[in-house]
Amino acid sequence: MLDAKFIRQNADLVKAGAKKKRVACDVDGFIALDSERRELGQRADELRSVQKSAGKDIAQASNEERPALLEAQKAVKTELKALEERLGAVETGMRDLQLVIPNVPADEVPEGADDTDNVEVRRVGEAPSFDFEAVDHIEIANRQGWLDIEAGARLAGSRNYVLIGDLALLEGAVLQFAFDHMIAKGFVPLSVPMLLRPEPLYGTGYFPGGEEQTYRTDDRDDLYLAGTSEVPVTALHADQILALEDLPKRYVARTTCYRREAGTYGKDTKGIYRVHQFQKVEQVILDVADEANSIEQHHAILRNSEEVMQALDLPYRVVNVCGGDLGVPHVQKFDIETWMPGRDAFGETHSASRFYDYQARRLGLRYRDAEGRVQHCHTLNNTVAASTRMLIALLENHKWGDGTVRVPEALRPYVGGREGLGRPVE
RNA sequence: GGAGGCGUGGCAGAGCGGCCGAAUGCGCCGGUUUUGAAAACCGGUUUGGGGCAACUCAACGGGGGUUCGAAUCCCUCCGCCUCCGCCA
Repeated sequence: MLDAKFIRQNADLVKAGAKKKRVACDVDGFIALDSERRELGQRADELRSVQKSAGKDIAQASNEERPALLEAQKAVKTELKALEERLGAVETGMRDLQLVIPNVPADEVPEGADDTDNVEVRRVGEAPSFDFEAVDHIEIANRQGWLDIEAGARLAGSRNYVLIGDLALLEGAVLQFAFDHMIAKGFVPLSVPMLLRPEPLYGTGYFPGGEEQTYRTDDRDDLYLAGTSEVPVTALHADQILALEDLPKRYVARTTCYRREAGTYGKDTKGIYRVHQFQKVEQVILDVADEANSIEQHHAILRNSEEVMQALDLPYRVVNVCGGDLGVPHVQKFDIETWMPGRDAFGETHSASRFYDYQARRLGLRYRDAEGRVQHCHTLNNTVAASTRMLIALLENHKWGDGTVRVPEALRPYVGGREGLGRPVE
């Protein structure tokens, strides 16, 4: 969330940012509550001060004077209690409004309502041309007996799948390659829980708002299945004050991800493009509160993932995500969209996000700067590889006419040195 | 799942319902001393809100209650530890 003082002093900027993001929120209402809060707070402070010193007098008073003092204290107590009740209500109201006031998008974020307004930054690699029948990942996988979507549905409902044989192998290969790539860059590998308490989801900005997209256990546990390891990893140091020399924290996590995909009926129903469960390698950076540094880190995490795509010979483009397609906590986001011949289009495979201190403030994630002041960290994250969409891209871009699939050189060590997967068909 | 114990500042560890935002030790920062370092000695060292400031208020796992007054008493939730049971 944004700092209350910042909102107060930059109301127009905050409103313009919300408008650019197409987010409805009540900035004026928040500011009104904030000023009421300060007024009530000051009065309450005074009353408590009176109560405190009067209490000390009572302790030392003689038996004759004590009843009168007690009587006066009761009046203070009554007034204070009423005041605190109002203050509590005001603070709750503020909190509710503050949680949905979005972060201010960067000037470089394009205007626009949805993903069709995202702006292409660059294209890398050539879309392959085939001199044989163009088939999509479903067809390729089915010919090799690699994919069973019906079995996925029987086991777990729609948007589930079973990978079999070489495709299951390829999934492991691409994830391990991505993991190793980040570890070689000095990122610390993590294995983290994905069944989470609500706090990390609020802290990273998924809640409020994302509840419908998130699986929840029943009220015996009140835990949530996160859609990305960004949530537990960014929240790893919540409520801590890190030492300056511990920053930046650079983490890479490999986890399963769970998404309800509510409200997407009929969208991307074929194949494994939009599914409830997949595997993902994610990079997360926690660093000092310095905008220029954050921008630099943003480019670095984008570059890390582009290196993976280039090593896998996959054609992609980078888009600058427009205001209307940005999330509440984001300052700016670059997506990598990978060419998917079966869709005859680019499909989103990566999201590189920069938040400044928006998540850190919600999380209580802080550090002590060189002057000894406590500051909120800046946070960033990017996908390194998400299993299902990478598999689509690998199958569809690297297919051969005989039904087999080429393994890019970088992945060969992970599949026992093989250059191709599957056996020739027809 | 059953029984019991415990949650205090970076760590360890005191704390009678008012004199406790909190003893003491360690650590850390600054100073004295020293050629330099160590040791010793002196001083400083939680976080958050409000205020230009002096300053003030809040917080002793979270929430609620009792009381004129709660770190201290009661309830509840969360977490940790020990023992028993069950299980990957």
